[in-house]
Amino acid sequence: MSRNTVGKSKILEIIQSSPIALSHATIQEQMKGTCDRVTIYRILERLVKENEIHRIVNVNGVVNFAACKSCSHSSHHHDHLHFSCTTCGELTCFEDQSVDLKLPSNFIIQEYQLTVAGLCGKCS
Amino acid sequence: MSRNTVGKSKILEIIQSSPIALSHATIQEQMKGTCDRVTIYRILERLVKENEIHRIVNVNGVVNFAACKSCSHSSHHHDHLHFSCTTCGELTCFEDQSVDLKLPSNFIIQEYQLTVAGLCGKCS
DNA sequence: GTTAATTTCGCAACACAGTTGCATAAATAT
DNA sequence: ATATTTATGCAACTGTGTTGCGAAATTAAC
Repeated sequence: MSRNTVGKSKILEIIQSSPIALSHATIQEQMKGTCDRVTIYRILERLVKENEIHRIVNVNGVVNFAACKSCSHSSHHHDHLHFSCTTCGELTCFEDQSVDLKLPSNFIIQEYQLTVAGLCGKCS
Repeated sequence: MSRNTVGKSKILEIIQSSPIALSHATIQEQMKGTCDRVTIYRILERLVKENEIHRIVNVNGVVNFAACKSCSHSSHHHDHLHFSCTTCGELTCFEDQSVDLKLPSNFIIQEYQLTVAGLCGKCS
């Protein structure tokens, strides 16, 4: 079983108290040297596996993490939309926006990555 | 103005004759040492700017390139869906699948990145 | 409570995608 | 034919993410 360490709790708290998705680099900054770079990667990996957070690939290719709000631990649906601001870089989740897709029946969907980039409310 | 060089023509041809989107690494392979790594990056950049191809960030964070089929040189709409196969790695464009999004009015959309990952028709 | 088994951590080193600077080469304009 | 502009190749670098391994910390067993 996965253990609850100081680093893990702190990282989860940082992500949960953030209104936007955070990158590894940003989290590392907020950890202020408490944790090793690699440890942060591994903790994030664990938190994803335990369904505490979900990973979103930003339009710049960098992975961001956000807390799973509307997901219970059993049912996960990360098919919602993300908005990435090209000015301030903030990645926002629109958990109410789910998209219905009509793919050929032999295509099996495992993971969603629905992101739109542009200017967010603050920057427009 | 941008020039039409041997490398540029060859790369455009590789992308246009491919049914799936290609990464820099794959294109470099197909160029068989004709072109420097960096030159390929720069040619791809030029082709994107000239609206010959468009870039899609795959779920693994790697940028892929596909020819602009249904886009004229004046009107671009890259709001269509992409499917990334987790087994064979192929990135397919669904140019007929456009998604309607309902964002707050103060959000200005500049770029789309709508990708779904899973098993493609061949791998399912 | 002490010891053994697991898990996590930190460090070093690595892999890979992508970028920048600069001198040279090639293509276009004069 | 020469000057100007653009493109290329090479080297070096940045940033994100990964792997291996010994040490430290945590949990389980005795």
